[in-house]
Amino acid sequence: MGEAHKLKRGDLRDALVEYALQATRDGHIEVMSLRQAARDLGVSSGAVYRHFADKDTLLAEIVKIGHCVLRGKFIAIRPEGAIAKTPQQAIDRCHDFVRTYITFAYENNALWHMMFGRIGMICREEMIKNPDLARYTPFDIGMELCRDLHRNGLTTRQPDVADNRYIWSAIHGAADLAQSGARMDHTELDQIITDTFHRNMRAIGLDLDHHKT
Amino acid sequence: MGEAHKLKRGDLRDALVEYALQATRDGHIEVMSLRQAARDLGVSSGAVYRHFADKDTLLAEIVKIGHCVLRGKFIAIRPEGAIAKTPQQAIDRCHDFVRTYITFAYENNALWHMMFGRIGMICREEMIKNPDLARYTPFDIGMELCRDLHRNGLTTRQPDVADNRYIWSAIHGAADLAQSGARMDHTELDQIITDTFHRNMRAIGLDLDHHKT
DNA sequence: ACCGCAAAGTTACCAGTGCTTACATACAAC
DNA sequence: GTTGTATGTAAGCACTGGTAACTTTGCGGT
Repeated sequence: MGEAHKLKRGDLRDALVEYALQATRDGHIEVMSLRQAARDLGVSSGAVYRHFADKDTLLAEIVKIGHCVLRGKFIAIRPEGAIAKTPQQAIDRCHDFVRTYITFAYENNALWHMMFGRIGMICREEMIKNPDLARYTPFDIGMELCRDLHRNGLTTRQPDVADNRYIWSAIHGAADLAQSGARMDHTELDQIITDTFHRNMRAIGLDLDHHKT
Repeated sequence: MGEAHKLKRGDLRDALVEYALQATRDGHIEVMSLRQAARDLGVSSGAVYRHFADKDTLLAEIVKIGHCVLRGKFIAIRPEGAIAKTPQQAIDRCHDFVRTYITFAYENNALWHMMFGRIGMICREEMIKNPDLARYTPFDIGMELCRDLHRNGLTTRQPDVADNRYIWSAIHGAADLAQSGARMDHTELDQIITDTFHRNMRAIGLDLDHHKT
């Protein structure tokens, strides 16, 4: 609880973010108080407001980090401009995408709720204003993954945003249910991931029974 | 704000629920305080705890009502045992189901978040224990709607729970995005509803281009 | 080396919250 | 009527988010 090494002047902001991230990992972010955080960090309660206008601003920071982390995972799967070189790679990346999304929701329950809840709305606006984040969004990446399938001759039709929106919904819904529904073990989770993936492929006209996955 | 007619002894519980429901409709449920509620209802703050163990219990009540209302809409669409009599009716009901779910999320933003957020978990357990609510759940209704399609000769394959889970995810995801994403008008909403519906039908092997909707 | 000054942190305070406890009251059953 | 339970009250506790006025710290310019 009590942070051992007293932190140097000016390090409070980062320490607060790290504290909140830990609270998120521990699942009690929703009941975290700024005063307790200040106490644990060995600092007065007023000091917090030198770095964050209010509590929501700190929480928004956490949500933003969450989105960035997830986005980073997606970019690792399909870097910008890195068109899939083989049909198998295109397919594997789609599978990875689904796995990453659903697993993230499953493993970061509390953060997930914040990202798509009230706090999430706060950052949405400022995220689309950030030119670094506005380009090549997770939604864009999903779009590119669909196009990669077509580029590799796996689908006959050019995918459009309605295609992407639908399979995105299926993934998002599966992620939300995997995390909010009755507790499930990893094998069941894996099954949902693979099933969602296969059906999404079929939804854009790619029957994977003809390929190996 | 201030409730005009003083409420009779014993009416506080219902008044509190109604107050919270109104706060939900007005979208400020997340910042509602029990003390303010008591003040507005012309009652002392301690009285609240004669009827609800704590704040979460009251909120859980609201969430439960939300689930019941939504469930009621679903049952109205497909009453228990009421197998669709014609292929067209089976299809229409599926469309109604999707429309109801997504519209509900869109119109009840705050309630939606509560239903699938922290508070939602609290009632989940007690809802599955209630024998009235445990039977013929919304998920079951979705399942029956799929079976109705098959019963009316619209699909060749008997639907299973994996089918239902997938289309459920697609609906749930679309609902969540329709409500959490950038604001959209009713025509755009309608488009998402119809698109989700059509693609779900196709996902279980029913191409609606061969029927009129 | 000194000064100035802005950033960072402190103390003290306000208003408000959830919740508990001890007490007062209404009301129905006996 | 008396009694007992359900209901409501008053006062208080521990805590919260947030603000304002105050010190301290440490860095850049002369």
